Parts: sequence; C-alpha cells; structure tokens
Amino acid sequence: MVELDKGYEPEKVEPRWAKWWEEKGFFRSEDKSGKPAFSIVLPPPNVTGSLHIGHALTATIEDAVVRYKRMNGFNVCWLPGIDHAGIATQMVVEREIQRTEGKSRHDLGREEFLRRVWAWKEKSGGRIAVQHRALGASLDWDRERFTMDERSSRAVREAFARLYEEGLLYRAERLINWCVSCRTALSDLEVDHEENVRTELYKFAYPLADGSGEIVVATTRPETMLGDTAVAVHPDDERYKALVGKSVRHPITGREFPIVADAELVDPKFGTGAVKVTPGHSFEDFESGRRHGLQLINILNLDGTLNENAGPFQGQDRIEVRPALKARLKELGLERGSEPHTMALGRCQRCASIVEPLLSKQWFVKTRPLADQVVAQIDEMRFVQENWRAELLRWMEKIHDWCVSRQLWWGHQIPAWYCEYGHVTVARETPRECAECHSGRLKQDPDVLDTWFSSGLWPFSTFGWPEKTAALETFYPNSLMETGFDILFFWVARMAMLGLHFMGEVPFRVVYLHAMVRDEKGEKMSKTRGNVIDPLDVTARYGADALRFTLASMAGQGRDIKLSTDRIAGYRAFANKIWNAARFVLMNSGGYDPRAQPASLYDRWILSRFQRCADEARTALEEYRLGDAANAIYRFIWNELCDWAIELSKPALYGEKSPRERAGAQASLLKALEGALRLLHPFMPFVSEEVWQRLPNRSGETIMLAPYPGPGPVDEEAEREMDLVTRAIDGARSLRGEVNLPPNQRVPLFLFVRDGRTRALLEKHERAFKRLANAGEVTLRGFDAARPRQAAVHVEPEVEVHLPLVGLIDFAAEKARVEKELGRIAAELQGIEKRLSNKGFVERAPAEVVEKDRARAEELQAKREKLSRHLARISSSEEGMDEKNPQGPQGSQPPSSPGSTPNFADRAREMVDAAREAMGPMAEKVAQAMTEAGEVLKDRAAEAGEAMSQKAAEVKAAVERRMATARKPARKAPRKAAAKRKAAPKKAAKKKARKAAKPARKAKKGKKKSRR
RNA sequence: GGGCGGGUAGCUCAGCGGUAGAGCAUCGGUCUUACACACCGAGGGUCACAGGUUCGAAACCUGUCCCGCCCA
Repeated sequence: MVELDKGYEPEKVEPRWAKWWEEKGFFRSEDKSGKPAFSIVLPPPNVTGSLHIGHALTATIEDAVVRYKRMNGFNVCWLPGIDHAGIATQMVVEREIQRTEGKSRHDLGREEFLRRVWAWKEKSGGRIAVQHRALGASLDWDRERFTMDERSSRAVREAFARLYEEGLLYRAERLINWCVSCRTALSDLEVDHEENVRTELYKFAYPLADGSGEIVVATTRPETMLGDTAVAVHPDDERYKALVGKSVRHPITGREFPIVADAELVDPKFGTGAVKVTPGHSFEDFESGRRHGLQLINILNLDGTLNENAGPFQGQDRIEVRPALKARLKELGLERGSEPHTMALGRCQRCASIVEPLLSKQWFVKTRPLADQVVAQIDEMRFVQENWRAELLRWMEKIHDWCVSRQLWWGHQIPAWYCEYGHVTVARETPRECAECHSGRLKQDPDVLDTWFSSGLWPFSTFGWPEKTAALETFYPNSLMETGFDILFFWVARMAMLGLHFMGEVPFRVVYLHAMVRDEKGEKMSKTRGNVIDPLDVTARYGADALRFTLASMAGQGRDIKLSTDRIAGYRAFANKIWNAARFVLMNSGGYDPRAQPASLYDRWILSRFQRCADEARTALEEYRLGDAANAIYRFIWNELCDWAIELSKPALYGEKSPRERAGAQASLLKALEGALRLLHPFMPFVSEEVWQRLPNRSGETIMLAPYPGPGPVDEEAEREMDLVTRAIDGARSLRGEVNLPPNQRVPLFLFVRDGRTRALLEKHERAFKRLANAGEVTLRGFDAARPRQAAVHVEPEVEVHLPLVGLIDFAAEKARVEKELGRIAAELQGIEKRLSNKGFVERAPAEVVEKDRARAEELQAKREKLSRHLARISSSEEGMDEKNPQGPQGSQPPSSPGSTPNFADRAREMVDAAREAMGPMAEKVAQAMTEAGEVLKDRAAEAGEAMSQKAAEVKAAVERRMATARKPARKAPRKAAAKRKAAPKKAAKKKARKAAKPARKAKKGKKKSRR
C-alpha cells in the first residue's frame, strides 16, 4: 500500500517532472510521422524582457491544447522562439550602457553595440526558457528559434527580395510617423493614440496678400504654421466663397500661398470653418496638398527641433516653440483668441514621445494586393471567436502601405545596396556590383527592417523556408495560432498576408485570440505601475498547476482577465484536494483487484459521472472552450468524486460490507481517479503526473502520452437512483444544518416513502444516511403511516425526511423555517398557476414546456400540503413544549450544545424516549419488508434483522455516551461555547428582524443543484 | 466622429427565449481516522435604465446612461 505525505507540495514535485519529461524527449515532434500533425508556433516573447502573466496565459492555453492533442495521438510540434524586438531591445541595451558606462551607442559604434546586444540576448533569452519550463510548457526545445538567427535572416532576405522583384516592395519619400526620441520611422500600428487630451483650439488671422482683409484659421498646433502652404475652406461655405482663389501672406516667412476649397478636409462647423494646411506635417493636409498641388515644406529636423525653414525659430524644439510663436503672432496683432478643446494625440508605443508626421524616404510594402488575398481566403481560417474575423477584415479593407524600414541598428539590415549613382540593388546575398551600372562601390542600406516583418514569416521561416523541408511540409499550415488580441493587426494580419503570399496557403487553420490579463483592480499590468506579476513568483507560492488552472478557467473571457491571488489560492487547494483524495484511495486499495466489477450503486454512478465529465471536457476542448473543460473537471473531482463517491465508498473500503463490494469500490474509485487525472492533465500537468505515477491501474510510462478519455456509455439508471439518494441525504443534512445540530451529534431519522420501489432503494442506502447525514436510527415507513409529532421535515416528491426534534431544537425556529419554505412555494406556485391559467401560454407554448409546468405545479402543491400538515403538527406540539419549558422557544435556547446546558438531564431523558420510539418502527419495518416484497426480500429481511441488531447496539451506545457526557458536562471547551451562546440569540433576532422587514418576494430554489 | 466589447449576488464571472447560477467573500456549526489548502449548512439579486416584440425577456429589437478597447 502506498503512503503519501499529508499535504501536496508543488515546489518539490514540479521541477522534477519538468526535467524528466524533457529528458525523456516527450516534447519532441517528428518531421515525418505516421501520426496526424498538430503544430503551433509560440508567439515569440521579446528577448528584452522576462515573461509576465500574459505570456503565462499564452503558455497555459497552448500547452493545454498541445497536451490534449498529444494524448490524442498527434505528432505535436509546439515550437518555441524568441523575438529580437528591434526598438525595445535597442532601447533597453542603450539605456543600460548609458547607465553603466555613460556611453551612447554612437560612442561604441555599430559593430560593438551589436556585439553587446547579442551578449545581452544570451543572458535574457535564457530566463524566458527557465520560466516556460517552470510553467510546464511542453515545448519542442530542439526546434527553438530566434528571429535573428541565420535561418530567419535567410528567410527575411528571401522575402524582401521576392517582394521587391514582384513590385510589392518599394522605396519612396512619403509622410511617415517619426519618433523624434527613438529617431526612427514607425508604422501606423506603432503609434498609440492618447485620447481626450485637453488642449486649446487657437485662432489667428492670415492677412490677405492683396491687403483686402484677413482670414481667421483655428488650429491645435499653431507652431506648424511655419510650414503652411495653404488655407482651406469648405466650397459650400458662403462666408468664404469670395475668398477662394485669393492668396494670403505668411506673416513670418513672407511666403504667399492660396486659399483653396476642399470639401474633404474642411468641416465648416469646426472652429472658424477655415483651416491652415501643412502638407509636410499632417496626413490629412498631405492628401489635401496632393489634391491641390500645394508646396510641401518640412520644418523639422530628425530630433524634433525646427530647421532652417522655420526662419527665426530655427533650432527650437517643436513643442517648446509654441509660446514664443504665439507671442510673436500676438505682437503682430494676428491673435484671434482660443477655446478649450480635447483631441487625440499620437505617441510612440515604445517611448511615449509625441509622434511627428514627417516627410522621409523609406521602404514600404504594398499591402493592398496582399490584403486582398487574405480577404479572399479568410474562410480558410476558423476564428474561435467569430468577431475577430470581422475585425481583421475591416482592417484589411482599409489597409495602408506598410512602412518597414527602421532607423535602428538592431534588426535585420535591409538587403538593399546603393551605388554612387543612387541605383538600388536588392539581393539575397551581398552583391559584388550594382545591378544597374555594375559599379563595385556599393553601400548597404544602413536601416533595418521592422521586427514584425520577420515575425510575419514565423509560421514558415521556423520550419526552414525558403527551403522545402519535410518539417515545412508537415507543419504548414500551422494548426493553431493562439495569441493576445492586441497583436491581431501587428502579427496575425501580417502572418496571414505573408503566409498566403509566399506559401499559397493561409498560415494557420484556427485563430484563437485571448484576453489581456490585468491586475485585480482591472489595471493593465505595466512596469511603471509596478503591478507586473512574474509567473515564477506565483508558481513558487502556489504551484504552476494552480496558476495554470486559474488562467485556463478564465481563458474564455473576452477582453479582460482580472487575476486575483485568491483565485489562484483556491486552485492550489484543488491540487491539494486531489492529492488527498488519491492519498485516501491508495491507502485503502490494499489487495486491489484490477478485474473487480462495479458492485454498488456508487460504483456505477461515479463511473457514469466520470464518463459524462469526459464527454464534456472533450467537447469543450475540441471547441477551445478551455474554461468550460476545466470547470467540468473541477466539479467532477471535487463535488462528485470527493464529496460523494469517496464518502459513500468508505463503509465498503473499511470492510463493513462484502469483499465483493470492497473490491468493487476500490476498482471504481481507482478507475475514476485515474481517468480524472488524464482529463486534468492538460491543465494541471504536474499534480496529475505525480499522482498518476503512483496508481496501480495506470498504464504507460507517463500520463503525458496516456490516451485522453474517450466516449463511452453512461448509466442513466444509476444516475437516477443516485439522484434520489443525494436529494434525500441533502434534505436530511439541510434539516440538521437549519436546526443547528452539531455535525457530530447523531439523531434518528425517519424516511416516509411514496412506494415500494423508493423504499427498496433507500433501504439499501441506510449506511449512507448514517455516514453523510450522521443519522442514528433510520426508519422507513410508507406515506400512509403516521408522522412523528415533533420533527423537522424536508419534502421531496418520493420521500419525506423527518428529523425528530424532541429535546433537540427550537420549535419556533422550525416553524419559521417551514413558513418561509411555504412562502417560497406559494410564490413559485403563484407564478406557475398564473402562467397555466393564461390561455395564450397553454395554447402557444410548446407542449413540453406546459407539461413541465403542470408537473412542477403538482409537485409544489403536494409539497405545500405536506408542509402545511407538518406545520399544524408542530404548532400543536409547540404549545406542549411551552408548558414544559418555561423559557420557551422565544428564549431561543440554542440546541447546539445540550451537553452543557443546565437542564440536560431532561433532554437526555427525552433522547432516550426518542430512541425507544425509533426502535419500535424497526420491528414493524422488518415485518413490512417481508410481506411487501415476498421472496425477493428474504435476503434483505435477514440483512435488515442484522442491521436492526446493529442499530440497537448503536442506539444503546449513543445513549450511554450521552448519559456519560451528561455526568461531566464541562468536558468540552465550555468557554467558547458559552460565548457563542451569548452572541447567538442577538444575531438570530437581527436576522429575523431583517427577514420580517423584507418578506420573500420571489420563490427561491432551496437546494444547490451543482451536486447532481 | 466610426466600430467593437461590457454593465447579472459584496467581488470575479457563467447563463444569452421557458423555475436567476458558480467560485471567492460573508454568516452559523464542526479538527466526523484523505484533506482546516478541509467538512456540513445558511443568507444574499427591480439581471444599468426606458420603451417594444412575445403566451413568456436577464437573454431578441430600439433608445438612453455609464465603463473599456480599437480605428480616424
């Protein structure tokens, strides 16, 4: 027999398995295989950083899917990688060198700087791998790639050259987004828009060139007037119609430029209805400039200071110059006031500097043809959430050309060379001479490519493209692309375009975009906020399994995942629960016989429930509903296997039943447990492996490669029967709880059953009532038998559960409880009856709905009748009680600790009476059973006799214990009990008052449903 | 300004035409020989608001108000 430690300690277990799995090569995939392929490329984390919880979510989801697929016999390739992250990395390393050596990258020179970045990458990239291993990610490490490694470079050069040759890549002078701080061009996507920036709408006048007046323009950026080359008005605007075609004179530079009519640019209702046009520094104005053939003036240097075109303001920063410029306009008498205004401001994604539109010569990908292909083939991809398909399509439809050159050092240097005559040579390998003029004096473009350019090739460059490798053949298209929705455009869109273009097929079959992980307040995690969680810290505290399960259970959420440590702690408890369940099952599996068949209802039931759970988990996983799968498994293990099956199997396991039943219980529990672990494995790989390895009924070397539980039959009959048993036990427990019986106090229980079938069934489960509802004597009678006068009652359609209360409880409380229950029933019944009396409902609603309501109404009526009778019974008893006990129910004598109450002797006597009362019906029961069931029941009668003598002994023992306790009442923690007793009546009174003030408005379901 | 999410128990969320649910938190009771990282019980909701469709709406439609994100 196996003995396990008392508590589960993930920190001791997890590293061992992580290492073993990897050493065993379980994560490896085959380039060629008879098995079906399943491939995911991990979104490569930035080499700059370490993993945060968002990455942990990615790893969790992908690992769960991948493990599931592996267990289903797929040749799974989950390919790890690291992204060189151009701007981010360059910035980090630059800052580091500045900090430690006080040098800039220019001080070091390009070559030396790049050497440093590589060194940095070696250090930082390692941490990411450590973190992934700690999470249990089953990545195929042999295939690990880096976006700057040699193979990636080759793919990048090939892609660049081909696009160039095909005319899909060009170099041109265009208005681009320029970050003055990073000093590089950015793509549209790398500009973040800060919303609702409070600023002013500033007005000033341009004097007409002919001196006949002025035109007042409104602007949020007065300083750009230094680059203005027109004033625009709406063609239909009567105010300005006469001015169109005239010229204004620039008050500072003296240039003259026209007033133009532009319906697209100008909103006549905004500002003064006249706008200044700066084609060199505004995308909208640039377009307008093109429409009207306007001059284009650049007033900015690359560092954001004004250049020679700014005249007297040259050399000042573009933001700092504003007050000076306004002062000058005021001096000139041209200022015309201002008003408050809010607007959006473009900022650099990396450094938050205000981004400037700037005229610059850059490389662009012509995206329109690529996007059109994606639109045409969008149906080749399945989106786990359909709404993202539409989102992607919208973006594709209004796509702009993609600026791919960056003025950085760290990245793929653009494979374009220029000769002294300015000819361009694009080549896969460094060329000897200019393709056009054969000049040997070539200089490579110093710029590098946007990081996303290489990332966009990832689904195929990682498998060897442009070579036609076996791996590429096997794993392209990738089976799944799973990543955060925030990089839908950055990455998914680019992979779709480039994948389709170069491979002729969409890069992945399924697109699954997950939510952003935020802290418990819903704030985005960021280094500046200091709320970033390192997965390693979490795994150290709670275990990787707990973190993974938490993330998986929340993976279905659309946009935000608010992560709280409470939740993680809850799932650590789950791991511990599993551990202990296994501990128990193993401790009691001595002499386990693998051939043993299910012997009891519980055996059949738990195996059937397992099957249902397996079906649910499988279906959910196939549809990528990880949260649903995880929750189903959680509920099965905790609420069904632990709470019911294990508890109910105890008598059999302890040898209180037949050997056949013991063997059956052992086999069934082991089977359910082993299967549950396999279901759980994709979510909690460590604890599932750890426990599984100790099971006698496992088969295989590792749970990782054991088959995921498949379809199988369910046992409807067992489930129906168990449903009755659990409802009756729940009823009894609920009564005990409601009347505040301490869990360890045994009390007799009466079950009044509707028919012989119910009786026969419940009879078999007497022990269950004893164990799970801590019943002493269990007495079964027919519906027609007389009810005990003093009892608390729970009503189910087939059975009434009576808990005799003599000497135990507060009758007023029971009365209140029943009245409340009746209130609920009345409210629900009223609703249903109203519906049923509605002609429209009966005629138009589906028959089964009406039928359901009718049945429910009948059930409620029966229940109401029973409870009313019960109420009448206790009401009459209550008076008697009042006489006997002068403190009465209003005194709220707490029944919880009769052993220490002064009048215990009375109570003990009542207990004895109650026990005697219970004994009588036992004899009756035996007789009844025999007559009712004839020969089938011969055996049972013998059993019942046996049970009876056992019960008699039990009752006797209970009474004796009771009496013994009575003699020394102060044995147990009297102080605590006394304190509680003191507080209790007040609380109870408060509760009652609250309820009286707010009568039950709605019918409420009394019982939890989750158990069934 | 355009688009997309979301507003359900104290918190985090599920439900998306047929009796309002879970986990956590709260309250009451228990160390009942797997587990106090546990067990048993209970309380708690005008499903943002207003109209409409329907026999029936938390769910579908329209509008309003909040919150968040994306794109101009």
